Amino acid sequence: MNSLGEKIRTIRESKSLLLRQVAAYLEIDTALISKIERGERRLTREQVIKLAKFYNVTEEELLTLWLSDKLLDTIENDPFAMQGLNKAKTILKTLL
Amino acid sequence: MNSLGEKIRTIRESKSLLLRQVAAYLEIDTALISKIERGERRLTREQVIKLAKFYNVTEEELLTLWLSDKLLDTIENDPFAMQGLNKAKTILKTLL
DNA sequence: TTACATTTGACACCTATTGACAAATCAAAC
DNA sequence: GTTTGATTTGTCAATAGGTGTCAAATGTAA
Repeated sequence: MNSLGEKIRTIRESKSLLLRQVAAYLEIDTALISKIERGERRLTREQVIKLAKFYNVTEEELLTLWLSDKLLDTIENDPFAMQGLNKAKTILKTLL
Repeated sequence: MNSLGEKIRTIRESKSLLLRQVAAYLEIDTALISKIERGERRLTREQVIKLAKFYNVTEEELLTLWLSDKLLDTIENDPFAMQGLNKAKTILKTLL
């Protein structure tokens, strides 16, 4: 699952920015942002926040996708993925 | 968050089993199962399955708690935790 | 071709996880 | 109150995973 990668590629292309330019802004290698957009690697939380500024979208929009990707990575193809998600949600509610 | 640890401690105590006995069954050090029950460490997926057999409960019951703990670890105290969970759930539904 | 953008693969470095082991603490029985 | 066994704590080793670089390969358009 790579919702964030697809999203940031779409945004970058809509702004006609090069990987090189985004990489420079994030101060990472161009190869890395390429891998990130294709889902081979993940951004750090701080990089997501930086990108939100750069692309002028809300942190919430990108961080929500970033978290969702991480969660889906965690439960991969587990047959009890949905039960685990529901249980986590129930517990999280009690913590808020 | 340590739902599984609390659950397996409760089950173990209800059966009057010693940490030593559970550790022997799982073929790990007693200190490790102690830490696991108190949430300092995590079981591997295979160990959860073994424990379900040993304790005669369903794999689903323990694996759901195990996944939930992992998910809650992943999102920690993120302000967008709930949004991320909801997005992950939405995406997971489309995959089933 | 040439020039530039992107992708791929290999590797280094750092952090997190899983485990063992030894020592410390706790709890009951004696 | 000492002894015995259970549990916990702290430290270290081995391994796995994540983040990054670099060089080479591939794609693309003039």
